[in-house]
Amino acid sequence: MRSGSASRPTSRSGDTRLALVEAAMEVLRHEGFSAATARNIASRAGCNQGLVFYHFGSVVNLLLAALDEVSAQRRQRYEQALGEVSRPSELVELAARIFAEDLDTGDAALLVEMIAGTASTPGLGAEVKSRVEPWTSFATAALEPALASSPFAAMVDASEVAHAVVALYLGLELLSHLDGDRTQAMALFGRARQLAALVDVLGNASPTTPGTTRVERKKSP
Amino acid sequence: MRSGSASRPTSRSGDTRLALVEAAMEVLRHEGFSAATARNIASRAGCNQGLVFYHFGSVVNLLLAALDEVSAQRRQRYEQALGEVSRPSELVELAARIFAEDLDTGDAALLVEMIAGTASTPGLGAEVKSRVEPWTSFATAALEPALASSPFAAMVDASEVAHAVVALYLGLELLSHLDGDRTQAMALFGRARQLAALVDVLGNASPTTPGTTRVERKKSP
DNA sequence: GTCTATACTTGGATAGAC
DNA sequence: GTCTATCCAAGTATAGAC
Repeated sequence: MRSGSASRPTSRSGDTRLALVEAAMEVLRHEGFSAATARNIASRAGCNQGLVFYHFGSVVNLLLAALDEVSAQRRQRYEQALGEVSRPSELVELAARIFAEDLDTGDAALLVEMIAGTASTPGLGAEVKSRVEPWTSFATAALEPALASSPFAAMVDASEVAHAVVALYLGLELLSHLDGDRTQAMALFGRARQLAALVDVLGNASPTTPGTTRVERKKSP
Repeated sequence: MRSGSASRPTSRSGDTRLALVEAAMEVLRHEGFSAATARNIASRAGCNQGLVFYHFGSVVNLLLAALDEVSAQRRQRYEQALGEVSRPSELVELAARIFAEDLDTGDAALLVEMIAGTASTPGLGAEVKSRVEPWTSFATAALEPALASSPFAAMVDASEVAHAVVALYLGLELLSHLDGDRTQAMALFGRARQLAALVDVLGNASPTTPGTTRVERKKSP
């Protein structure tokens, strides 16, 4: 988080801005949109409330900077993880792992709170919208190859499924947060993985990955 | 609660409470959780701000009363509509119609805002949770017969699917609200209806409804 | 039951000293 | 760049007149 060197060449000057962004992320994650006030965030960042306006002009701008930061982080994480995936069931497994991550860190909550917050703040909607679009298009790109090698290729559009997946992501976050419990959400991924395993087999009829055509059976204890 | 029969029975005495609940619903629907203040709601109800506390004790209690009211309304609507449904594809069609309704009225937004608002208000979570549970259990009850007559009966649990459906409902509201446009969400229902039509045919192989075994084809203009 | 008035708190935002 | 101090608007909540 802090600058790498133990010495502080430029003192603590530069990183107050960063501390504010981190604090804003924390507040959005754990206290929600309507608790994201300049005073609350600044106190968590250990600095003065006026610095929010010095560095960002307004509270909303700070929140958007926080959203930018977490979006960039998640994007990078997703892309790195996607590289290790080939079969549909692996994609579902990856989605489950990443979703669990985002639930635990609160990043999913942050996104939900920002979207929900657009209702109360005029003009915020457009800003958040442009920041959510990359998530959806990334989901589309991730789904495209898996769908192409599936029997549903002719039936469904990748962008359509991606839209549903993002919606499910957001909705499951809302419910899991409400329950204080993610087991129901994760059970769903387990079921999805079972179904995707079927698609694995059907998809392997195509010549894309001829070496992995073995049928996977339910594991027995 | 209502004034005694000595004074005028049709005076505007009793319905201020109701006006506040209606106003709270409107504010939650169109301005979101963090705009749901006593002053804002009371001004929309055309009465004084202090009456919020006289009638409900606190703002949060008023918001919960609004959630109760809209939950009761929707529950009634859902149950009435569900009576006219038999086949899976009809169930999807009904879901699409009702979801579009809830998007337009803002009832879906109200629910999302209340859930998202729990993050900022200690103690609100438990209250909202107990009010969301009926929605999920109702969805389970609605799905059970449709799933029982489908080839997925042995594969998936109705309550599991219901959880996913509610999550999808909430997530699609978030995205539609953000886009200011519900076409993407409704396109999804169209696709779901196509898939459900297949289940119709497969389900009719069972002897439950032997008279309706005709395959439905895509309508031609 | 409803209003006015008020007490008190919190929040956004700016000015000016350092 | 950061802090103190301050202004002003808006929030919750209560007291008391009618």
